[in-house]
Amino acid sequence: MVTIVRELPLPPDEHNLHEAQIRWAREVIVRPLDLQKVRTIAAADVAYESEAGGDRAYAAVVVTDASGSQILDRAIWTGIADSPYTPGRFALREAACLLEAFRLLKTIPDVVLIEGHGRAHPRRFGLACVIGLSLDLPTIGCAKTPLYGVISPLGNRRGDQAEIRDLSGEVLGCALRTQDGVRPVYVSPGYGVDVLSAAAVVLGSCSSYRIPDPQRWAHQHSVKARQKGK
DNA sequence: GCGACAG
DNA sequence: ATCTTGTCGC
Repeated sequence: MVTIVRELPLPPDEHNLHEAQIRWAREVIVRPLDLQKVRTIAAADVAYESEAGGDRAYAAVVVTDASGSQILDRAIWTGIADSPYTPGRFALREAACLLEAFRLLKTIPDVVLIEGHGRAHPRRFGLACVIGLSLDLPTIGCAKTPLYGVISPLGNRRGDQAEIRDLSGEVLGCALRTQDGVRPVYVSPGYGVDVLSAAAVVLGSCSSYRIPDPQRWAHQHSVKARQKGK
């Protein structure tokens, strides 16, 4: 059992927002997603380059088929990330860049995979929630390391899941083994999905790597964009 | 003072 | 995230 509970400190003016977000999250974020109707999956990632007055950001979004194997659409946006990265405030740095990239897309995906957490966040409101609310699309947070919560014991076979709960026992997401004997990823609803749907989408788009194929595509595109920009 | 800290 | 080569293994 892994327990990671970090109540990240907040400036006074953010506390009211905190309560509102938690209340809203319980009512709106979590709902099942009709997997039969998922025909396309989007994923987004940003690569950075140090620069004075903010980092240059290369935001990439790809849209794939339901299996994650075929790229159907893509978009690259280059600009400046003015906020530094701070744990718990990842969205402050990355959300604006990602949304610009989504704006360039010619396709509207059925569901979106986001690098980072959704509800499994100290304020139940990670980057995946911000993106989902902004786009009004179902979003899933899929992170490579845990940030917040109590994680149940996890089996070591592909498809095994372990709930991530907060201290009151509420389920926020799950650790998901995407390949036999490989470190899990940490899945949590961003907006308009529940934990089970989210895990199903993630597992279904992992061909033979730990990370879902769409997220791998997005990462590769953002890095290549940075190479060209140099 | 020291460690922890999505990407 | 980013800085970075080769190398051990399936």
